[in-house]
Amino acid sequence: MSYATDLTETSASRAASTDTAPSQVHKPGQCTRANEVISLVGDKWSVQIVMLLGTGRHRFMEIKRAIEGISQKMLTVTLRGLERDGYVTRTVYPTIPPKVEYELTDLGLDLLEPLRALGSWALANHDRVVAARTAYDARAKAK
Amino acid sequence: MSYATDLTETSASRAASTDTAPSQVHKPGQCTRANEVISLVGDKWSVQIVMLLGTGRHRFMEIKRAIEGISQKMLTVTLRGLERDGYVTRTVYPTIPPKVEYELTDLGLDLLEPLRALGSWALANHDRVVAARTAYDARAKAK
DNA sequence: CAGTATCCGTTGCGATACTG
DNA sequence: CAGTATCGCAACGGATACTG
Repeated sequence: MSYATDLTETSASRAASTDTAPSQVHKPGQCTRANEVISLVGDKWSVQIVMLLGTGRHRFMEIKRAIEGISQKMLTVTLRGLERDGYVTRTVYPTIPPKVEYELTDLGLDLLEPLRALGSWALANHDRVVAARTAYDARAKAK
Repeated sequence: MSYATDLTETSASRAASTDTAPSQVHKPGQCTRANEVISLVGDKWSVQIVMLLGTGRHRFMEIKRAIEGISQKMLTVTLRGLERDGYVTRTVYPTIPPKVEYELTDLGLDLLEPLRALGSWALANHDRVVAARTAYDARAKAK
């Protein structure tokens, strides 16, 4: 499938249209490509870690302590994934005990912007979602 | 944990800071709240469906055909979730055969904006990610 | 400290069959 | 057409133990 995600497509241009006709531009394959990147957001921990690293360079254990609830295993796995995708760099200091620092790359810093936009939106609209959920569940319960 | 996602925090304000000190504002609980909403993005299909509905009202089978690879079950489940969270409305026309239409609510339309930003970013930076992955795998293979 | 390795329950999700 | 119900596998991800 493909939904219009062209850089030219503004949300304002659509906001007004209430017609039923799906007269948008559709280019197959765009979604697939977009999802390859977005799926990272789908990850339970990736977003949180990128956001945290947005505050600067951090050590492994620092991150673990900061991200409440993450297991050592998942932190390692997630960081590897982020490194592989080019979002973070991993710097090892061969000391005893070892010291490893993680930091966002330029790509990671770039990603931070749309991520922050989403985070802000989430925070701002959290209550509306919760309210919707409560209302829905109440209707469902009343059957 | 909590990373600074304050509406006041701009990406520019951080972009310049290269210091190691994590001297950001941290308010516990914000992440939890934000994640409650962002986890929707983590879903494999939700984003695609919201984006598609951004092009207008659609019937069940229309969506199924548009979202390549989705099963009937997952479409139903995902749409229910989106409805519960207040992103889409479900309108049933009690005809034979039945006709059900899905459409974004105001909340859903609002969400579209940060989602489109992310989608645009993903499309624009897809190649950088793929390049990073290839390079990483090459280094790993060379061991 | 920063991992790696193993076990193992839970969940996600597709395939299939059936219904109003 | 638009679902619901059931099965079954594969993955996700937590707990624990071990290592340089």
